[in-house]
Amino acid sequence: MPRIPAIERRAALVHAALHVVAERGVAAATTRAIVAQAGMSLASFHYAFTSRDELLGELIDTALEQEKRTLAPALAPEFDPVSMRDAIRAGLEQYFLGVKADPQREKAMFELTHWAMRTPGMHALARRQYDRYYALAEAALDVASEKSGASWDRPPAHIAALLVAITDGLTIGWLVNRDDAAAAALMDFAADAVARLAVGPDESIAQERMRQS
Amino acid sequence: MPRIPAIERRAALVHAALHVVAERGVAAATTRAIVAQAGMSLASFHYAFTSRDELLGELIDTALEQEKRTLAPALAPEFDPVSMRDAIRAGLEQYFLGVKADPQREKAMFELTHWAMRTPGMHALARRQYDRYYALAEAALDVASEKSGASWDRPPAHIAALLVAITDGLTIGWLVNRDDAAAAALMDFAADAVARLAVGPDESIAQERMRQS
DNA sequence: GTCTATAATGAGATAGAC
DNA sequence: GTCTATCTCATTATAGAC
Repeated sequence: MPRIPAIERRAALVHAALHVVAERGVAAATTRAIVAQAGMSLASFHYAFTSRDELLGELIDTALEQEKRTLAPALAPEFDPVSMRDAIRAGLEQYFLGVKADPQREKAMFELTHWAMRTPGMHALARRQYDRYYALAEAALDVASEKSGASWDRPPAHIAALLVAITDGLTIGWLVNRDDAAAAALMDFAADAVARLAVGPDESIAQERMRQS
Repeated sequence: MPRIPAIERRAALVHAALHVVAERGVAAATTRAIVAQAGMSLASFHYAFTSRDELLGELIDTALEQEKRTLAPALAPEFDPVSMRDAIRAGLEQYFLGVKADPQREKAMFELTHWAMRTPGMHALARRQYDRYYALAEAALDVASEKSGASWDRPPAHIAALLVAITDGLTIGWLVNRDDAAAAALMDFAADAVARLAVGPDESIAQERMRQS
């Protein structure tokens, strides 16, 4: 076998691990399964990484990058001024299409979160994972804000946290039941509810009425 | 050791397994760890269960029963007519107190769901788990409906699904970040948003205004 | 740097004495 | 019915030849 720089070997192993974890779960992602997927020998693994845990740690960051790329279309402001409600609903739809396109990867992300929470010294990884989710949601909210011309009645970071919680619940529920109609209903509800937290062109009138009642 | 009926031995093993899974996770719940916790020999395990998977299957049902008992206080209609929003908020608070009281158990429930989804022939268990969550949420909504005198603008089962998704998201977020303030903000938001789906004494006026706008 | 071979450990499950 | 002892297999990790 050719000589491969350690850095590339690490990347290849992480890539292979991502595939195994998504396909068969964290528990099945043994060093053997990973090197088999990567077409390497077992010893090469321990040349590139000191332990399986070290690889799984890196895996979370890599998987997040991949998820981010998947979500990119949702952040692209390709169409124009629209209501806040519709902008959020469209963002959720885009997210959900990503989930449907690769349910295994989504399952894997949850499993990795739980693995990190359970593994000594790895809890911080779970936090960083969610920090990035929040940042991603906040970016999406910014886009929605620009599209609709409305802004928020509270810190966008707070709303981002709501959005992440809703998408998590949406995702788990769909993974368990595969009920597209229920998912759509939840997204409609979430879009309505979150949009009510906006103030601006479209929503100010309704907001004002609510406040007076 | 005394003779113990197989049925009791099964119960004891499930109980021990629940402890191990909550404390150290599904992956650490080996047959050895479980029998050690139960104070039995390894052979006794395979006398009572044909496999580890069979036990984990039973475990989900038992854990659900336990969760249900924990939630009972939230369903007890101990105080009186109040707004739908406050009834829901109180129910969420009660649920959240349960999560804070035993975070490990909550983590375990998620891990068991994911285990069931990954294990051949066990996916149906995950569905049943969520069916019970939905039923539990629906019962809670009934209580809220009675307390407030309001009713719903759509099938309670649909609203129950929303509520479960929200509590799932709430729970994961809190397990990762342990941010009580963020959890409270999410519960406030959820209570407001869900209460808007009610029609009746308190909400009919606001509902009517929304419809006209 | 990379490989084969193997050490060391722990897993689920079982045989067979009592 | 219950136990000890063991089987068989898979795991992470490493030693040492090349």
